[in-house]
Amino acid sequence: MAPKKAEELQFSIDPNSGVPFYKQIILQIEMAIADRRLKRGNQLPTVRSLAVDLKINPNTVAKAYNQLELRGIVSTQQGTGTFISDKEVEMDDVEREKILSQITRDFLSKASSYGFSIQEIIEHLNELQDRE
Amino acid sequence: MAPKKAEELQFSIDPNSGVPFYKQIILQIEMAIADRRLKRGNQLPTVRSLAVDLKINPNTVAKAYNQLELRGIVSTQQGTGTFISDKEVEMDDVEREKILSQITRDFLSKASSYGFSIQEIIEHLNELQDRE
DNA sequence: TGTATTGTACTATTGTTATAGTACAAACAA
DNA sequence: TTGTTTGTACTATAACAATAGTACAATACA
Repeated sequence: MAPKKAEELQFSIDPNSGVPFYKQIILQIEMAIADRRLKRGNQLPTVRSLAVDLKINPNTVAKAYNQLELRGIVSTQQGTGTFISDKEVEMDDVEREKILSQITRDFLSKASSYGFSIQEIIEHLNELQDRE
Repeated sequence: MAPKKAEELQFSIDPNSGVPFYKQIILQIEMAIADRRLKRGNQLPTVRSLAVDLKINPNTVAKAYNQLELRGIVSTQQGTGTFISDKEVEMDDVEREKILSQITRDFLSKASSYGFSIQEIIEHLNELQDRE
């Protein structure tokens, strides 16, 4: 267990992006897990405190947390808080490769609709990784 | 005049991004103009054909075109079509980078929910590129 | 035991987005 | 001329997103 607070995380909301607030929150939590800023057992901000922080409605934060819980990414205990759970994804290597190819193809075609080349994307990803 | 068709352009819609369809279309057109894939006089797809292509409602495409016309970026002649006008579309590197970041984050969070690491994704992309 | 904190569950309201469907108007071509 | 293609305009509907407000339930702590 690592019931550490995750207060060092800085959430932010862009009201002009067109992306729903609750999805922006989900995205930021997913990204934080992906690059290890959030680990198993870490506690997320309370719905009320994050709502105050982002100047949005507590219901909106709760909606984000609920969706993450449905997907098994966090677990919540009423009266205690919401915590990162340890979701294990089980897949055989063939299936994994297939899925990676599929979502990568989708991503590349989307990126090219905006005029981004695969070189540009690789550079961008490398930069992201070097920033650790 | 350059009344060329702009059929080589591949538009795409991501229904899961949270970004409204009409805004996705607007952004893709703006970026195509900014990096000269679309030039003055080029004809955009008709509202009906693009709607069929993207499997969305013609009204949604029309909404995107209308907003672009309000901003002077395209001009429409009823019975003829919608064309790129000669208004400058500014897209500095910062803005472009921001957009690349957003769609990349989208992709990474999806990938990480399947258990893929950034490292793995970069390797996969490198393989794809070497295969050219 | 209280008391504060946490998540949950409603209702109601507002604005945006996307859809279906219909009809009309302007340009063009045969 | 007639018919096709183009964009436009409108109504109505449904779903979603975010808000305010209120109340309740479970936990932790002093």
